[in-house]
Amino acid sequence: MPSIPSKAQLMELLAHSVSTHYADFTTAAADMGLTSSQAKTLTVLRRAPASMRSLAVTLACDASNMTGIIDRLEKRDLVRREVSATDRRVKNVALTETGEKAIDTIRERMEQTQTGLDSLSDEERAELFRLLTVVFPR
Amino acid sequence: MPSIPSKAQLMELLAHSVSTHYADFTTAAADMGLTSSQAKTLTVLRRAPASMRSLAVTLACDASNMTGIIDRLEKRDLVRREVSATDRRVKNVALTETGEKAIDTIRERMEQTQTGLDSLSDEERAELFRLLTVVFPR
DNA sequence: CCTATTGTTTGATGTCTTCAAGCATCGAGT
DNA sequence: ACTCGATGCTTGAAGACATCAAACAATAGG
Repeated sequence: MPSIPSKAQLMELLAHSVSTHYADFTTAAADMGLTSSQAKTLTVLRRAPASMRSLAVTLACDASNMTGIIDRLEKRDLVRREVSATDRRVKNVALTETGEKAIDTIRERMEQTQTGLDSLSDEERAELFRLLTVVFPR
Repeated sequence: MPSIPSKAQLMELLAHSVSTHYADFTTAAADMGLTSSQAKTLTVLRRAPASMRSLAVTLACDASNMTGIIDRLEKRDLVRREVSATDRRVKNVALTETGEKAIDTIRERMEQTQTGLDSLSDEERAELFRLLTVVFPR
C-alpha cells in the first residue's frame, strides 16, 4: 500500500523529472553542435513543415526570434525555407534530409531517458503513458 | 485492456509533457519578470543555500554563467551572496525573503500543471510518483 | 480600390551561454 | 614557512536567444 504523495511533492518530482529530461535533450543536442532551441525547432518540424508564424506559436516565442533560429539552421542545411504557393507572405520551413537525421540522432542519444524508460515493464509504460496523457493533454 | 505504446510513442509524449511543463514554468516566471534561468536558480536555492560552483554544477552550466545570473538576482534583492566562513574563496548564495516568495508564487501560478495534476485520483498520483521515480531517479 | 490585418524581417537592447584568462585562496608536500 | 598545483569566482569577448518596436510586402474584406 503506497503512501500518497502530497501535491507539492509530486510537483517537485515533476520538476526534477523535467529538468533531467531537458538536460538529457540539451546534452544530446550539444553533441551535434545544436542549441536546445535549434533542436526543439527540428523536433517540431519532424512531423510536418510549418510556417514561421506557426513555429513561433508552437515554440511560444516571438516571430522575430524564429527568423534568427531558422537563419542559423538554414545556413547549416538542416532546414530550408519555401515560399508558400498560396500566400506569398508565408514561408514554409521544412527539414532537409540532414535535418531529419540530426533530430533522429539526438533522440537516440538521450541515454538517461532511454535507460530510464527501459527499466519499466510494458504495463508500467502503458500506465505512465496514460497518466501523462491525463496530466498533459494535447 | 490498454494497448502498449511503443517506446518511441512514449518518448514523444514525454517530450510533449516536458515542453508543456517547461512552458508553464517559463510563463509563470515571466509573469514575475524573471527569465527561466533565473527562476530555475531560485528553485535550486529553495531547499538550501549553495555556492556558485555547486549551482553551476546543478544547473549544468559554466561557472562564469552563474556570476551574471546571480548578479541580476542580487540586484533585485531576490538572493544574497555571503562569503563562506570556512573558505574565503567560496560565496554562498541564499534566497532572501522576497526571493522565497517569488519562487513560491511561480509554483502556485503553474496553472496548466496544477489542473493537470488535480485531475488525477490519489491512487493515480501515487502511481505517477512511483513511475517517475523509476524513470528519473535522483 | 482602400484599408486593416497578417507574415516576415530588421534593428536595438538585454539575457544567456561558452571559452579563455585572470586573481585570490586553499592544501599538500617539502 | 614556502612553493606549487588545484579550486572558486570573476571578467571580457563572441555568439545565440529573447522581446519589443518599426518596417515592408502581401492578403482579405469592405
